[in-house]
Amino acid sequence: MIRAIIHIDGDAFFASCEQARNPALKDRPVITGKERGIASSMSYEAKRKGVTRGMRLFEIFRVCPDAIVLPSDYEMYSLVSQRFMQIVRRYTSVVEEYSIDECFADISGMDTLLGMPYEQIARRIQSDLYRELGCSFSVGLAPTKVLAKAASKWDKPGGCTVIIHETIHAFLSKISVGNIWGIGPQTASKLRRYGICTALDFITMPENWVRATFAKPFVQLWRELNGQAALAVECGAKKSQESIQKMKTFTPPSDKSDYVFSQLSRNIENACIRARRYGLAAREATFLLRTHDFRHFGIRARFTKATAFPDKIIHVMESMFSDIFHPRCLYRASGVVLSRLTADVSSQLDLFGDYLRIEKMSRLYSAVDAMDRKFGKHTVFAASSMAAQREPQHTGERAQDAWRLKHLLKGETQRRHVNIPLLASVR
DNA sequence: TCTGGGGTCCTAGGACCC
DNA sequence: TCTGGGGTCCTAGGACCC
Repeated sequence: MIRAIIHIDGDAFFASCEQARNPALKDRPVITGKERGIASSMSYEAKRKGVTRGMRLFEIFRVCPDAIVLPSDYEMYSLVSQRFMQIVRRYTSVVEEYSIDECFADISGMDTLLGMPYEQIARRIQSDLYRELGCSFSVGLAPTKVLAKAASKWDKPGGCTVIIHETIHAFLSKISVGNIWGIGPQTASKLRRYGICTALDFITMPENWVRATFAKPFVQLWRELNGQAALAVECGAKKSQESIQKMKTFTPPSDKSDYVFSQLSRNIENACIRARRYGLAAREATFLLRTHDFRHFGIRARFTKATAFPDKIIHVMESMFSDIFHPRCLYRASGVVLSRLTADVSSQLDLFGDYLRIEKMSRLYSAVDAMDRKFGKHTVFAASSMAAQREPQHTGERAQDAWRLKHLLKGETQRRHVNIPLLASVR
């Protein structure tokens, strides 16, 4: 049986959700990402006026004075996403939720079951989605995932592109290799050195050559592009999260050890906040520094007990800091990755060990989390993060303003910073 | 396209052990 | 005594994705 895979991709998904929720925004240039001060998703009306991803607010208004910039509402988007997946599942149970606005579905054999050709099924799903969600989606139908993904990308927004075995070559002759899913800038330029420019150039190379020249994933890619199934539509339950990462660029770049340290310290606090929210604790943390010229330095630490408490992790980081920080070097970003995540700290208690201390820290951080919920993020923070907290936070500030406004309107008191030096006060 | 933030997966190469 | 070959496990970092 010939496989039929469809890839469905939301068109300007976040902006589109906003337009669906508020019909007054239809046909208007809508942009989301206000809380970060940069465009994260923009409607096609905004794209036509020249708004691009990552564009700053002032620039957005310069190219598009009537722009409507909204803060992202991830909860709403994920609700729409859930309904999106439900609608696709009405046609097949083999659905892979690839991201919030994309999925793959294997509809092989459904043509006889539903009594209509594959293309009609694809178009039916697409029109169901538009009718029920008010959002437009682009669809690709092909014998493999990689081809289906290329097909959905071909005609955006609202297209439905079909590739069958006989049309693979004609289609791929129009696509440059760098635009294929899984081929990034590095591989694209390597391919170009061999004179391979289009996806067709790539698939007409002998398989043995690909095997000898590239890593395994590219052999799979080559087969998929040739219409041979190498990747299955994974419809199993989502894997649990494997890592939590917090990265932050600071401007201007700095060579000051104290300042870079405080940036790292704040990242650790942020990562721990997220871990606690998910009820997770980390057995491992990697500390990263990115230099002004984009070199990276990282070091990994292993903990004897899983933790989601920043004081402990900051303490470990302090002892390793000199291994990654080089004086007279300019840094532009720092980050932390928490990995080897396990469920909640409370299950990790020793029989005797640190029971009292952990108990105390749990209560302390429950209180910290509660205050953050009530008064905004970082109402209480570690003394070691002080320098990073004090700087003007252009991205956070707007959210804080919004918060202040909201609460002032409700007649509540304005947020006050309560700076408790955690490292000093809790031992 | 000179670069924001949050993820996953793969691999080369070192350590260690027959 | 100086040296073969091979397996496994781990880690740092690269590459890619949305």
